[in-house]
Amino acid sequence: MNSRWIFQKLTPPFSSWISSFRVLSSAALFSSQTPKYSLNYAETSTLLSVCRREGNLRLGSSLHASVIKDLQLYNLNLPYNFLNALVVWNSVIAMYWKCGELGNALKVFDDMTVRDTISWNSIISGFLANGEFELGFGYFKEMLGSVIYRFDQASLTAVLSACDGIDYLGVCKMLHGLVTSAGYDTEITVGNALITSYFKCSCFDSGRRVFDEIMERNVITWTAVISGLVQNEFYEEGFNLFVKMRSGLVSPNYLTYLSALSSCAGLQALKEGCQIHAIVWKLGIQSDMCVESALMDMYSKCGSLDDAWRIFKLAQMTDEVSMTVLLVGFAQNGFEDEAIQIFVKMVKEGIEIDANTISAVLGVFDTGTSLGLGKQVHSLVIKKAFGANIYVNNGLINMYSKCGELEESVKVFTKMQQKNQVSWNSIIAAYARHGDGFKALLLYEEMKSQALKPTDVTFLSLLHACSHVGLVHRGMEFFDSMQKLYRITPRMEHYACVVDLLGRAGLLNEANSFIKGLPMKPNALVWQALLGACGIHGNMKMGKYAADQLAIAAPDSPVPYVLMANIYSSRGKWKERARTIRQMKEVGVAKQTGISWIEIERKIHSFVVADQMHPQSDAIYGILLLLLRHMRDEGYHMLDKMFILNYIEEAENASYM
DNA sequence: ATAGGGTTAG
Repeated sequence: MNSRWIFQKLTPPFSSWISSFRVLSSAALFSSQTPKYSLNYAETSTLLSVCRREGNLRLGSSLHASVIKDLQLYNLNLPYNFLNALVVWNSVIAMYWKCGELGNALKVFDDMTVRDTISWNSIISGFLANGEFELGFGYFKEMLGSVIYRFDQASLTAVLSACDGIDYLGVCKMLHGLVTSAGYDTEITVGNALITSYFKCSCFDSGRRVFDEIMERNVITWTAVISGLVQNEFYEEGFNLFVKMRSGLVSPNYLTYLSALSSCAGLQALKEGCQIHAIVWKLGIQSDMCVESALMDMYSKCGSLDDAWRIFKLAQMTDEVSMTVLLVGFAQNGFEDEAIQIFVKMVKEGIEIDANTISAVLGVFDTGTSLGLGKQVHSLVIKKAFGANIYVNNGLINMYSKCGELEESVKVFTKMQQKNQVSWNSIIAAYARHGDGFKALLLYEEMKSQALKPTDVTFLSLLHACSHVGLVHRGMEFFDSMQKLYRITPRMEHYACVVDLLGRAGLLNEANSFIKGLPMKPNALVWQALLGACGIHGNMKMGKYAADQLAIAAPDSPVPYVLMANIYSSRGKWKERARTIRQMKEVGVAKQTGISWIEIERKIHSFVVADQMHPQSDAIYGILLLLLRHMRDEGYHMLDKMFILNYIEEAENASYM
């Protein structure tokens, strides 16, 4: 084979065709057998770059073969051809590494008698882009030590963009020093790469500082810093810079708008999000798939699920990303079943299921979601080899823990090679949720010994754990160290946890004065915690107070009435109970019917109170009564004694017995 | 040199 056959249908001069090759697919050039024309250097390297872009190894390697052959024919090793030959060899190297053929790329590089900076940059990028970091950085070092070859801005951006993750922070800093000492700090591409790398290495301050001190900013500089901030959850800072950018001379581009939409999603800034929607509409890019997903995400995170749904319905194309956005949108807006349905639909329709989709659907699982389905998702994880993905594993820990399989959670956690704070938070919460508060605290100690800093969520789990094993003192110590040692400002959720901690332990007065001392107005969560504690300890007086406060803080909630009614009935105050129920109906707050269910052989059986709909209803009630009699006979009187005795009495008089 | 979606408590 040689390259000439490719051009049978084309007319010379080829040079004029070169620009059209850039848009032509190489496959379109793949037809003839009759060799007519010979390719010059420029044509060869252009075609090679088309192959590189398309990953067309087949055509690329035959071009390589023809180059070798032409070298013999035309004696390209002659000195005056050297630069041209160099360009061709560099193109061959680049073509090979883009096709993943590092071995071939390296062989060409090694065989070259003369190389230039581009050859070195190409082989370095090749290794780095294919995950061979040691080799890539190794060749870069060799280049640094060379007296013949000089690195340039492209070498620097190549190694900088490989600095991805905290492990590379040291390298990144070293390169920053090199940039300055070699005088490349005025080079805009280098500055942009530095910003991006610092953000990828979680060194946000340095990234921001490079941005602040950079001489010249183009749209990429702005977008790099905005997206860096947004991807690391500094939504407000990112959005503010976007606003600042719009009042300056550099116009945002399509990628800037994507990041700006992400910031609105993170800030739940619906109004600002709508404004950006208007801008992208005006620019005519509102139907771009990425823009659509970003818009959907913004709307659903701002609570406007309807708008997200409308965009999805009207979209010409949807893919796994937009469906995942919708899935999370459903889940976070209270439509868990619909979220699961989207996942099922994706699997059935053969839509690509990636690690993001898996972790998203795992997040939908809650107490009562079918464990069987969870196991199916787990088997998909194994089948798709997502076992090393930290988000997926964290999702599995939570799924199993919420579905009641603590041991499975522990198994996933133990097997994880890489653990982050979320992994530890999840396993601590899993033990707390299953009542093993001591083990949860033990794991916290272990987490600290791994040099992982606890987060605000860690403390929620710890307080929860302490609360359930009655470790009031320990819990208060955590609450203290959270603020003093870790500089975490407590959120309302933390306050509610402390109230729960004190209240459950019977320290209702302490809980109440804790609430009085709060630096902000307590919300419904806090009052509900106090009311719940009053329920446990049967304190009607403070319970009434908490219930009244809760009814003010959450006027649409049935909870104050229901919990208060329960307190009354546990104390045998039937009249007060009836009055509370009547009051609830008068206020018009709907109490959601409690449903319990059980999954037996892939079928879910659900029950509401006094349900007689099940085909085996009689038999079920028979067993229930049997159990209750056992409880009564064994003197079980810890909880809701009156309910049980009442129920047995009623049942024994009822017609179906 | 910039690129849409994912996990934690209640």
